[in-house]
Amino acid sequence: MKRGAGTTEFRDRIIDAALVLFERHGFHGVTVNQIVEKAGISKGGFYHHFTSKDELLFVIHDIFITYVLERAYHANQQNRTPSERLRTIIKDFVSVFDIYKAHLTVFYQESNYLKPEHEEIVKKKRHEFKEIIRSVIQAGVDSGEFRSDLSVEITTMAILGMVNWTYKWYQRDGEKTINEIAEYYIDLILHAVVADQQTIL
Amino acid sequence: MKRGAGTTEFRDRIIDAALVLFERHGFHGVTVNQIVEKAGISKGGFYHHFTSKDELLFVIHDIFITYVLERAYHANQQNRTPSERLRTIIKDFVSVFDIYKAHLTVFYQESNYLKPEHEEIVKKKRHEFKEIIRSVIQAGVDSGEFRSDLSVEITTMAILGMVNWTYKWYQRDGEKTINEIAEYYIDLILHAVVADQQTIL
Amino acid sequence: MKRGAGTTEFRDRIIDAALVLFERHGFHGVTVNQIVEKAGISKGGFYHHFTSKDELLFVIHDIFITYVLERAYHANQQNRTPSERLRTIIKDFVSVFDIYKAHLTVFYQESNYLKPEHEEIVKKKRHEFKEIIRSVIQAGVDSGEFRSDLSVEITTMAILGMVNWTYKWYQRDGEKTINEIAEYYIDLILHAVVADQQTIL
Amino acid sequence: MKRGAGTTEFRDRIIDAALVLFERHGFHGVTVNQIVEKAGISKGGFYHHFTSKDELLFVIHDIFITYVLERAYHANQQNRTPSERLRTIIKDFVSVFDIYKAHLTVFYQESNYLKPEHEEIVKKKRHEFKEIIRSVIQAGVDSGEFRSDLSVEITTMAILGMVNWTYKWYQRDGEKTINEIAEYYIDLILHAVVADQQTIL
DNA sequence: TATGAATGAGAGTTCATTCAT
DNA sequence: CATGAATGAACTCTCATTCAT
Repeated sequence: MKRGAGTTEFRDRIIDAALVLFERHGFHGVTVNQIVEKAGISKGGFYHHFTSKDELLFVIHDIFITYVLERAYHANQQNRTPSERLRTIIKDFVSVFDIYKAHLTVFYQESNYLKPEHEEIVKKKRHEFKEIIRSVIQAGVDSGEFRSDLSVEITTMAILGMVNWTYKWYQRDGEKTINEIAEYYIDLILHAVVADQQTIL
Repeated sequence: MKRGAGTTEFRDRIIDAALVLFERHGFHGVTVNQIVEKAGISKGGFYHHFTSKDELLFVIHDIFITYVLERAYHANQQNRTPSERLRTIIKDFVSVFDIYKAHLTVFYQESNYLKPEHEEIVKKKRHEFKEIIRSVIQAGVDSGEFRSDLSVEITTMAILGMVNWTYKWYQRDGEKTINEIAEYYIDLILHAVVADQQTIL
Repeated sequence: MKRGAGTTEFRDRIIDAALVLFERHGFHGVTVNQIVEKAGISKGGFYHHFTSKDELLFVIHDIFITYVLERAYHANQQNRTPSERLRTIIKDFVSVFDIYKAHLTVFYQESNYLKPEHEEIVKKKRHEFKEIIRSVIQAGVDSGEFRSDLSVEITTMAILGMVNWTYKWYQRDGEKTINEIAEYYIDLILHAVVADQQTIL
Repeated sequence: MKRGAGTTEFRDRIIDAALVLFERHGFHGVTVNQIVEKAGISKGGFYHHFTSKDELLFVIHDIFITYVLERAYHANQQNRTPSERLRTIIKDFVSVFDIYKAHLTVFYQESNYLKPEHEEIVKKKRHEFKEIIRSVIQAGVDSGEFRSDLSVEITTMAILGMVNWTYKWYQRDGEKTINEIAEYYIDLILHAVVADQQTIL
C-alpha cells in the first residue's frame, strides 16, 4: 500500500510538471529535459513511467476526457426535462475548468499532435460527449420544450463552441467565478433554444 | 496586369503550401523541407522571402487578422441598429471561413507558437476585433434593444466562442453552406440577447 | 587513479581532436562533424559537453591563457633582479610551446572569432600577462639595471612580439630545441635592454 | 581612359569595403552580401570582378606582399653597411603600417584560409622577404659588424616577430608615430646584434 | 529501479555562387 | 556589363530516446 502511493506520486509529479509547461509553451515548446527538471526526477525515471513524450500527451488527454465524460453521463441521468439536463451538464462541465484548466488547454490546443493510435481513442470519447449534448437537444425538440425549427447539429456545435472557448480567456482569479459564467451561459442558451412561452400559455 | 496578375508569385506559393500543411499537421508537424517541396522551390528560396519559419507563421496570422479586422470595421459602419450591425459583422466574419479556412485554423491552433514580437502585433489586432463586437453589444444594451441584464463581456466571449469554434468542424462540402450556418448563429444569438418583444409591445 | 587517470575522457578527446584540426585548418575551416569524427564520438556527445562550437573555442583559449598566467605569476616571484625574473618568465613561457603548441596557434590565430562574452574573459587574462612583463621591465629601468632610455611600453610589446611569433615557425622536431631558442631570445633581449657595463664601471 | 579609370574604381571599392570588414570581423565573419552592400554594388558586380570570395582574399594578400617585397628589394640595395641596410628595410616596412594596416591584419590573420594555389604564391613572396632580412644579418655577421655568435635564422625570426607583431597593438592615433616605433625597434635590434664596440676600438 | 552520459536522425538556417533578365 | 532572385550543399544545433552502470 505504501509502495503504490509513492509510485503514483512520481507519475503525478511528471504530469503536473508537464501540464504547467505545456499550458504555457505548448507541447513542442517543452523538452523532456525541462519536464524532468521541473518534476525533480531523472530522465530514466521519466521513461520508466511513460514509454514516450507522446504517451504523456495522450495520458493528459485521456485523464481529462474520461473524467468529463463520466460526469456528463452521470449528469444526464438524474434530471427530468431536457432543459434541466442541459443545465446540469453544462454546469458540471464548466466546473471542471477550475480543476482541469491546464488539461483542458492542452486538450484543445495540442490534440492534433496526438499519435494516430492515441487520437482515435480520444476522438471516440470526444464524440460520445458531443452525443450526450446532442441527444438532450434532440429530446428538447422532440418534446416541444425547445423550438421546433432548431438544427440539432448546429445548435450542439454552437453550445460546445461557446462553452469550450472559455478556456481561451477564463482566469480563475478573474471577476466572475466559473459558476457565474456557467449560469450565464445557461441563461443565454435557454433564451436561444426554448420555445416561445406565449405559444405554450 | 503586366506582372504578378497571372503568375502565382513565389512568396504566395510558399504561403499556400504552408497553409495546407500547417492546417493538417500543425506548425511543428511540418518541416521547412516539406514546405519547399510542396511549393516546388528550393530551401534557399524560402529564406530569400522569409527570415525564418517563425516569420512565415506570423505572416499567415497577420494576413488573416488584418483582413478580418478591415471587414469588421467596414461592416460595423453601414448599419443602423445594433442587431443589424451584429448580423452584418457575424455574416461577414463567417463568410471568411470559405476563403481563409486554413489561415483561420492555423490562427486558432498555433498562435501560442508565435514569437513574442509577433505575438504582440497579432494580439493587438485581435483585441481590436473583439472590441468591435463588444461595442455593438454595449450599444444594444444601452439602446434597450438588447436585454438589460446582459453581461457585455461574457456575451461577447460567448458569441466569439460560438462563431470561432466553427473552424473545428466546418467542412466546405458539408450539408450546410457557411451562409446558412451564419444565419443560424445570428438567429440563436438574437433570440438570446434581444429584449422580450412582449414587454415592448 | 581510480577514475579519469588512465581513460582519456570524452571532453578531452574532443578538445584534442579540435586542436589538431583547428591548428591546421583554422576554426572556420573545421566542422563539428569533423571534430566528432576524429574524436570518435557522436554529434550529440559533443553538444552534451559543450554548448556550442564557440564555447569549445573559448575553452581552448582559456586552458592556455590560464596555464600561462599561473606560471608567469609563479616565475615572477622567485627571482631577485629584473633580468633574472625576465629570464625565468621567458624561459617558462617558451617552454609551453612544446606542450601547448596547438593551443597557442589557435590562441593567436582565432581569437578574433571569440564571442564577445568569451573575448572579454580572455582579454582580461591576456592583459594580466602583459602587465607582468611590463612590470619587470619597469623594475629594471627603475633599478638602473636596464637602460634608462627604454620605452617600457614598446619594449614590452617588442619582447612579446618576438616571443609569440615563434608559433609561426617553431617545429618540435626542428634543429633547435625550444630551450635553446629561449636562451637565445633572452640573450638578444638582455643585450638590447641592459645598461652599458662600461659606463657603470 | 575614362573607362579604365571607372573600372578600377569599382574593383577598388570592393577591396576597400572588404578590408574594413575583414579587419574587424575576419574573413569568415563577413559575407559577400555585406561586402557588396558596403561597396554599394550588386552581387553580380562582385562576381564580375572576382571569380570568388577566395580570390578576393588572395588579391588582398598579394597587393600587400608585392608592395612590401618591392620596397624591401629597393631598400636593400641603396645602403652600404648591413646595419644601415637593416635600418632602412625596417623603417620602410614599418612605414607600411599606416597605409596598409588593414591589408596587414588580414595578411597575418587570415592567410591560413587561402586556397592552396593562392597560398603557394603568397608563401613564395613571403619567403623572399624573409630572405632579404636573413641575408642582411648574414652579411653583418660575415663582415664582423654583427656579433659572431648570432644564429642568423633565429635572429631573423626574432626581428620579424618583433616587427610584425606591431599590427596587434598599433593604433594610428596612438601616442607614438609609426616612425618613432620603427626607430625604437632599430635601436633595440642594433643593441642586440651589433658586436661590442670595445673590441672594435 | 534509477541515473545521466551518449546517441543520431533530422531540424532550421546560412551563404557563396549562378543565371535569366 | 549589371542585377538580385533563386539555388542547394553544407552548416550548427536540438532533443526524444537508449543503455551501461
